[in-house]
Amino acid sequence: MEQPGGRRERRDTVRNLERVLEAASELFAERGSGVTMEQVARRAGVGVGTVYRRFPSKEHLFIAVSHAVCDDTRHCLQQAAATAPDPRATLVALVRTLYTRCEEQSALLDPSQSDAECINAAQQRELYAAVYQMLVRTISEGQRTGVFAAGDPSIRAALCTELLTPRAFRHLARLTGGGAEQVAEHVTAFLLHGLE
Amino acid sequence: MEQPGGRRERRDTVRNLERVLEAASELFAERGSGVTMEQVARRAGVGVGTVYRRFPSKEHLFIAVSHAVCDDTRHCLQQAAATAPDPRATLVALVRTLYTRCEEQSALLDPSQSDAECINAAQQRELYAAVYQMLVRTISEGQRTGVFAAGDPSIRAALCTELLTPRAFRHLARLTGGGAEQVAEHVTAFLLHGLE
DNA sequence: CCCGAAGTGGAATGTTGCTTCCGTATAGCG
DNA sequence: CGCTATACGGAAGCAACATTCCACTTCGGG
Repeated sequence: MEQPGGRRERRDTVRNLERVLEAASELFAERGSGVTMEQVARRAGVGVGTVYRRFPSKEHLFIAVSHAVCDDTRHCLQQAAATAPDPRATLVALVRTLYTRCEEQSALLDPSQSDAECINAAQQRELYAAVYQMLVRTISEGQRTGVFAAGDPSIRAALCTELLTPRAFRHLARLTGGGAEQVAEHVTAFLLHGLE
Repeated sequence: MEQPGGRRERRDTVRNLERVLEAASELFAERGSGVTMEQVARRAGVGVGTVYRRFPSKEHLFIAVSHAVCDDTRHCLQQAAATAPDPRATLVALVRTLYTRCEEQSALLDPSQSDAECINAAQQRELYAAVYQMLVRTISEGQRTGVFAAGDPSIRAALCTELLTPRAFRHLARLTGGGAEQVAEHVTAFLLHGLE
C-alpha cells in the first residue's frame, strides 16, 4: 500500500488492524454487540485510540465484522445450494450449512440479539433475505418436479426460515445434546415431512 | 389497607401506583426493556421518585410487569388447551391464543429482546417451558390416538415452539398482511401437515 | 544513526440513564 | 382549620461507556 505522502505502510499498523479485527470477531461472535471498545482493545493488545483510528465508531467496527461474517455465510450457502442435485438435497444442504455456521458465529448471525433498530440489522436482513429467497426457489422447484406438496411457497419458506436461526439451533442442540449435524437431521426430517 | 402508623392508605398513592403499572405495561410491551425510568414516569404523569418508592429498581418494575403478563398468558393457554376436545384442536387453540397475545404484548413475550442474562428471562423461560410441555403432552396424546405420526415428541414440540414466538408472528403477519387469526391458520396447517 | 511522519496508549471528556435525596405539597385525622 | 405523617417531583449524584486528544513512541527512508 502506497501512502499519500509516498511512504510505505507501517508493519505494526497492519498487524494491529488484523489483531483488532480478530479480537472483535471473537468477542462479537460470542457476546454480541454488548462488548465494550475497551474489551476489544484489550483483547487485541492495543489501546482504544488505535481501534478508533481505523473505525470511527463502535458501530463501524461492528458493521465491518458483521458484514464479513454474513457475506461469507451467504457465499457458503449459495455454493452449497448450487452443488446440490435436487430440491430435497438443496434443502438439506442449506439447513446443514447454516447450522454449522450458527455453531460458531452465534451472536453475529442472531437477529434476536441486535437491539431493534440496530447496528448489523442491515447485514442480517440481507443474509436472511437471501436464505428466504433460496428457500422460495427451492420449494417452488420442488413443487414443479412433484417432490413437494402444493401450498404458497413464500409462506412455507418463511416458516422454514424461522427454524434456521441461531436461537432455534441453540435450543435444539441443548435438547438433543447433539451438534449441527444431528440437529440439521431432525429439522430437515421435520421440514420434509411437512413439505412432501 | 391499614398502615403501620394506624392511618388509612392515601388515595393518590393508590392511583399513582396504578398509573405507573399501566404506563410501564404499555411502554415495555411496545418497546421492551429499553425504555427509561423517566419515560415511564412521564407517561404515568408522576416524578421518577414516585416510581422508585414502589419499585426499588428498574429491574423490579420490569419483572413485576413481565410476571403479570406471562402469568396471564399462561392461564389463557391452559384454559384454551383444557377446553379443546382433541389433540388437533388443542394445537390449533394454542397457536391461535399465543399469536393473539403476541399481537399486543410483543416485546414482553419476546425472548429475543431480553439481553442475554437479563431481567424477565425467568418469566419467559417459565412461559415457554409451559408452552413446550403442553405441546409435548398434546403431541404424545395425538400419537397415542393415532392422529399424529410417530417421532420423538419432545423434539417435535421444540420445533413447534420455535414457531410460536412474537418474532415469527411478526414476520408472518407482515408477509401475509393478516392478523393473528390468519397467521395461526397458516402455521397450524404447516404444523399439522408435518405431524399428521 | 538521525529525522520526520505516522501511529500509539490511555487519561480526560461528554453523554446517557439509573438511583438517591430532600425541600415542598397533600391526604387523613381530630 | 391546623397538624403530622406520608408521598411527591425532579434536581443532583453516580456509574458505565463511547469518543476525543495529545504527549510519547516507532517505523521507514536517507
